[in-house]
Parts: sequence; C-alpha cells; structure tokens
Amino acid sequence: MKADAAVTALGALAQDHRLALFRLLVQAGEGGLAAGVIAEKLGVPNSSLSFHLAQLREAGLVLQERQHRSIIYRANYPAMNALVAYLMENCCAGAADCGAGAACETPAQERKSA
Amino acid sequence: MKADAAVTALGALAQDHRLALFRLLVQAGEGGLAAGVIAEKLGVPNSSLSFHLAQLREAGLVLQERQHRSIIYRANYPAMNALVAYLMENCCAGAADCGAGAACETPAQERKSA
DNA sequence: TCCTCATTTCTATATTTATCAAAATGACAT
DNA sequence: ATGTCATTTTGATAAATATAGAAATGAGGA
Repeated sequence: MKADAAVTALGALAQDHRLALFRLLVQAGEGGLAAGVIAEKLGVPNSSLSFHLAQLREAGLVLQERQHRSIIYRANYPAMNALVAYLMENCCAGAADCGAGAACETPAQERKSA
Repeated sequence: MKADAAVTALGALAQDHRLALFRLLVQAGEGGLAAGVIAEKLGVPNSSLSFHLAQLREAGLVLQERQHRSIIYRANYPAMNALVAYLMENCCAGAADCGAGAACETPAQERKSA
C-alpha cells in the first residue's frame, strides 16, 4: 500500500458519519446494505449519505453493486486489512519482544497468544 | 473506545506528514525520537512539525517526554491497537467464517492461522 | 411507453484544516 | 544570571471538506 492511498483511506474514515457507516458495513458482513437502509439507520439525508459513500468508495474501502432497484454497499475487507497492516508495518523495527509482547498487537492476536 | 475519539485519531493519521511521522515512531519502538530528529527526517519546518505532533498527541496516538533539552516522542501502541480493534469490532456480526477466513484478519493473524 | 422509486449530482454556504515565518517559551550549561 | 539551543505558540492566509435542498439520472414495474 502506498502512503497517499493510506492517507485517503484514513481521511475517509475520519468523519463521524462515515466511520459509523463503515463499521455498520463491517458488521453487516458480505451481504452488505442498501444505500437507503444506511441513510435511515444513520439519520442522514440521502444527498449527504451519497457524498459520504462516494468518499469511502473512492478510498477503496467499500464496494458497490446494483441489486434490483437498490444499490448495495459492502465493506472491502482486504482493503481494511491492508490499511491496518500499513499502519503497523515493521513495528518496533521487528524487535522480538514487539509482535509477541504488548506493543504491536491487535486484540484478536492477544487472544491467540494468551 | 468512543466514536469521536476514533474520529479524532483517524483524522490525526489522515495527513501525509502525520502518517509518515506516526509510522516512523511505530517503527522506532519504545525508545522514541526527538522532535528535531523527526523534523529533519521528514523535511518539514519545525513549526509545522510541532503542529502535527500536537494533533497526534491530542488524539492520544503519541506520548511525549522531556529528556535533557530534547522532547522525545513515541508511539502509543495501546491506543493504536484500540483504534484498530474499534474499526474491526464485531466484524461480520461474529460469523464463524469471518475471523478465521479472508475477511477480518490482519496479515499477522493470517500468518498464525495459515 | 410512462410512471415511480432509489440514488446521485448540482449548487451554494459554512466550517475545518494546513502552512510557515517570526516571536515567545523553557531548560540546561557556564 | 546570561546565553543558547530545542521546541512551541502566534498570526495571517490558503486550501480542503461538510452540509442539505432541489434537480437530474437511471433501472424496473405496470
């Protein structure tokens, strides 16, 4: 992942409606959600939501697909994982007590190594 | 972690100088780096760097500590981990084929489960 | 074809953010 | 105490981003 792609992705997430929206899609899973459903859940006007969805889509964090009359959005999990990996890349310069210790570890990893 | 803390943290990272700076500190490890050293490495004027360091500090992503004449900055690893965890929280609504599959997994996790 | 529904684009305004020179601060050494 | 070095604050300007109503698009159903 390149630096400016990461900046774009982080900027897309750095807004309350968009962060809530992205987490909603992350939790919704591969099935995704229709734009209208999201707008209703978040209490945001359609035009605003469309703007935010476009930001996330341009950042590569969500994917869209038409289904009948609705447009379904879903989280782009590989993009999310790549962003997190970029953030933690070469953590502690690869010191042994880093990945396995308290520093560069997600909660999921902690569970596994505990 | 609360939503607005996450937005603040993501916003702090959503800027090219700050992202480079944070990654520099993540890779530097617990020893950290002095403000002046960072400014030189990134080629940013001191006043600009100070602005960006303050953003990261207010977002809770970096910690500062005076050492002799310099001020040493280092990454706040638990804050970083909490942010990532918040992003991935309850991924795929906890479906069994999610955490262990292709979806909600960091590269580090992939290595372990492969 | 024509109508209707879901979503996006347009438009204009308000808010937030980035930049960096210059001045101010604050700690250490002598 | 005084000088000096490292860093932060100030201040003024430029640029990017958020908001939402109204109009436009575009796919399906009757």
